[in-house]
Amino acid sequence: MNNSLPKVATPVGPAGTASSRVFDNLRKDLVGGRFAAGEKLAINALKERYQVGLSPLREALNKLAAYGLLIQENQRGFRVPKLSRDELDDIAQMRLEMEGMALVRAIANGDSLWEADLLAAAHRLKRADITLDKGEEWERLHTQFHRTLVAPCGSVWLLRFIEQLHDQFDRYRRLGPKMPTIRQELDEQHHQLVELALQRDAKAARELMDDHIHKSYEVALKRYQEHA
Amino acid sequence: MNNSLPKVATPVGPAGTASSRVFDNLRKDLVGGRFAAGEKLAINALKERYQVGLSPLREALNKLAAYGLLIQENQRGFRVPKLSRDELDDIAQMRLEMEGMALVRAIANGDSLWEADLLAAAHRLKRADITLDKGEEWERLHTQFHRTLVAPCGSVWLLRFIEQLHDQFDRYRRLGPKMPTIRQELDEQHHQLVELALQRDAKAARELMDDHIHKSYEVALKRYQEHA
DNA sequence: GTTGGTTAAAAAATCGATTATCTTGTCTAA
DNA sequence: TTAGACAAGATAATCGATTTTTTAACCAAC
Repeated sequence: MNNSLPKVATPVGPAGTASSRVFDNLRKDLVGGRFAAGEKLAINALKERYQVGLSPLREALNKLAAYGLLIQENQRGFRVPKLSRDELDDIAQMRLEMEGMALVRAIANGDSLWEADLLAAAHRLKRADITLDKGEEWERLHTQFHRTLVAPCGSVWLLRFIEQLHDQFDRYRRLGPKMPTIRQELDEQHHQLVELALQRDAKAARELMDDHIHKSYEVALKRYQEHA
Repeated sequence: MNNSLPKVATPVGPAGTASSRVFDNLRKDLVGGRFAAGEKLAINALKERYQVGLSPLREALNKLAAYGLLIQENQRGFRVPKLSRDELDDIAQMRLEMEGMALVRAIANGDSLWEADLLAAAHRLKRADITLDKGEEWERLHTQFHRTLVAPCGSVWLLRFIEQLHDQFDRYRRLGPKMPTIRQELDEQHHQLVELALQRDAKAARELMDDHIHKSYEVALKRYQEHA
């Protein structure tokens, strides 16, 4: 019937442009703490590291600066933003407000497809937990879980801001090594959040979300303080 | 004493790099509706228009895309985001939540310097009102007034989000010609907001802010609907 | 020992040209 | 008539080299 199937657009394999590729990689590396806070980025070194030319690299850096993962200073390049207790507090506070709001709305709007996605996301996350594969893959699934949780909140802008705050928050959370005890507690909460969401108990869910963010904040704060 | 004063750094006259200059100009033009919604930007035309080379132009476009004033599609350039009723509703709703929150916090934190700034900003805005100079200058002062109002809210990220939402909102608000009647009412509210802020009446101020945003929303909506 | 000025090296920003990709119009074959 | 193939032109993305600005090092003068 079809020995060749040329209709398909493109498998979107290597993912678009050099600029978007280096943007994704740099973003991961910045959130994951692969660069020191306050560090000035040496553009030539980055060119090597990500194997791209100057133009796409600079375009990616500009985007990251607008996104808030880099500081751009006219005529003196790009640097990684410093970390500070005040900013961590700010970010955590904003997460409380915005994710709480988003969760309540998501519970009001989410359909049964959402319920299925949520269960799936939680399951995948638990799987990665058990496998003790707590590296990049766990991070990806964790992000995806929280994204799914608030996805049907109905506000594109709210989701956008939440994503941005997550990236910022994770710069602190991922400073140190894993903390198994508290980590397990947090993992528990993911499942409880799913349950409350399925029961459409917005009030309880929001309270749990507050607690979840607060516990995460304490982890992040401890790591920040121990960060030397 | 000083026939020449070479010590001063730079008067910051032409404002930094070509990239930052074109970013500022493009941002103004996008918020001011100088480009049609949905329009695909012809990069070569922009090069002419802003008198810059390709590299700084592309860097500015990339920043604006990350900021949300442009849509970037891999391999097919940049386009102006479409306008939609749903998005306008979203933006207005988010402004309600976030500026309300910010105002309450600003009233709790603001010091007497803030009070002075606020009075000054309101005065300058009224001046521009009276002069009937309701062009770019009025827009600038209006933005500045709202910025001042929430400035001491204590959250860098909240301020950042609010600014972004204002830019988005203004794309709708500035679609049509001025509407003197409602405009006067809105101008009134600016002064009432200052009064309530000085009295530290957070509750009343927030309610007024809600009303202010809601009235602005109705203006923006009408213009969007009449926009043909 | 600090201040001020000069210059060499480094880095950032920009330009001009090249390469890759998409778009459009035309043509052919079913 | 229409779907697909193809070619030509337009546009986007990228590269390599140049220009501009900052940074660092050095020296002189107070």
